[in-house]
Amino acid sequence: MFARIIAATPHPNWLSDLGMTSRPEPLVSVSEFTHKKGTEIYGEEEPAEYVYQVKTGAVRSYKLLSDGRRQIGAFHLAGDIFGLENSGAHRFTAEAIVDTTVRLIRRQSLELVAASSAVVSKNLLSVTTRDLQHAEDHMLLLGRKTALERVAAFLLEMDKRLTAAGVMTLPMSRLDIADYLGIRLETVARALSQLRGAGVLDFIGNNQREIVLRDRVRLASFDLA
Amino acid sequence: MFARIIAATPHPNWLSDLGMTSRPEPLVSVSEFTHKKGTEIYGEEEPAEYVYQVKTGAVRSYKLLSDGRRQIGAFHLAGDIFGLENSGAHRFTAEAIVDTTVRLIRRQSLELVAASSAVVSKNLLSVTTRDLQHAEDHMLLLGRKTALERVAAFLLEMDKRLTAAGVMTLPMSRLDIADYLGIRLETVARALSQLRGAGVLDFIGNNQREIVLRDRVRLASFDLA
DNA sequence: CGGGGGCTTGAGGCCACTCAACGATAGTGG
DNA sequence: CCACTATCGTTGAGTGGCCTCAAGCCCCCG
Repeated sequence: MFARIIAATPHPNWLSDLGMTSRPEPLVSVSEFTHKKGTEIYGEEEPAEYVYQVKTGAVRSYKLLSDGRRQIGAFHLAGDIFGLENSGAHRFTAEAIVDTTVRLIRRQSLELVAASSAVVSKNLLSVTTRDLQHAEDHMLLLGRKTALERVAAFLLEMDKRLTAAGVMTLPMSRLDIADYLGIRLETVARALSQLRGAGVLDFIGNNQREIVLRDRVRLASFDLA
Repeated sequence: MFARIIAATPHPNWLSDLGMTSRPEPLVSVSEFTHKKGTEIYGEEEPAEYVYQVKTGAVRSYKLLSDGRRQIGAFHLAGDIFGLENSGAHRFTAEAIVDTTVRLIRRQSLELVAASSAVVSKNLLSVTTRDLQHAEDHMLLLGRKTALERVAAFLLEMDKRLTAAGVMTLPMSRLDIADYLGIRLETVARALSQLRGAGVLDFIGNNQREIVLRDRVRLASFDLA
């Protein structure tokens, strides 16, 4: 599965994200791997051998119903850690949305370090808590918000995470957004058109995935606290 | 707030749930408190001073939108631990659904023990992971399932958790169920009627909260894997 | 016995879904 | 370089599942 290991040099960022800042950790080796657009990184129910961090690119984590309905639980962007499982198996399928390079580390070696380092185990809890918090907020969105509110919330979330130079470049398709927000892709398109018509945002150039937010305050008023 | 501390004797179950089985733990003291039906245990955004476990009764955890829409994230039944926050503040409001007795422990003292005990900190992670898993499954339900599927899934979940002698006694109202499933209470009632008409379940006596499942297999076929 | 809360059921309306057509863009191969 | 094709996004028209509003029942409780 991990046929080509692009690089096997330990990466400081990875370690610092888990709280192992100063000392060199001989037990932990970090590798890198690049997944092509649209390919699976791991599948739901698969044994969780690795923990991942996005170096470049974007990843979607989702669950499927037996008839094909899909719910995306999270998008993972540069810097995000994903695939961290306490039980032994992955609970989502993870796919590269675009060509994506990930850092990876054996779950086993991470647990080994965590067992002896209070700092590391505390950071594992911290990462899990962040995921939990996001899931809890998303339950509120999925259970109680209107389509327009969902799209507005999505734009604000992405704005915080990937806006550079005033422009937000979405890596994911309308279908991905729809399956994240629990609505249909046509509904996403209609909501975006409505927000564009209201002067809240604009598309840049000929690519519909480049968005500039003209009025974040008014956009926020379409969502609710 | 905790005016009457009913009992201050450490309870073995609480400790064992967090992995402190054998040794006496002088740092941790467990108290009990009883909340009357409908009263708040803690509010969203409040500093998290205690961690709780349901001894008897039932609790709902929910978030509100500013216009009053409510999303219940979880029901906590006998034995369940809730209110465990890694950050310092509660992310839900918790209310007693019926008269409820909880065991409680200071968050601070728990963290103190966790810092020195790998077993305890591992169990904190384990509890958090269980919550995360539930939230992830619930996102799929809220984002992608039909009303009938949601109610079927709810009945199967509750069946696992509180069926005694073939009868399931729901502590929560139709409105609570609706706000848990992201639908309206009328829709819950209609789905239950439909399932009753299909012979999958029956109400017992004159109380509509006592339900007996006549055909779990067929009920499961209304939900989806 | 009157009042209120919880539940069910009916009738009508609306928001999001379904189905469909169309335009634009990127990638492919002749 | 230019069809050719596939993919993605937008928009329109009509449908339907769930929501809204309302009435009525049952049971508990004062």
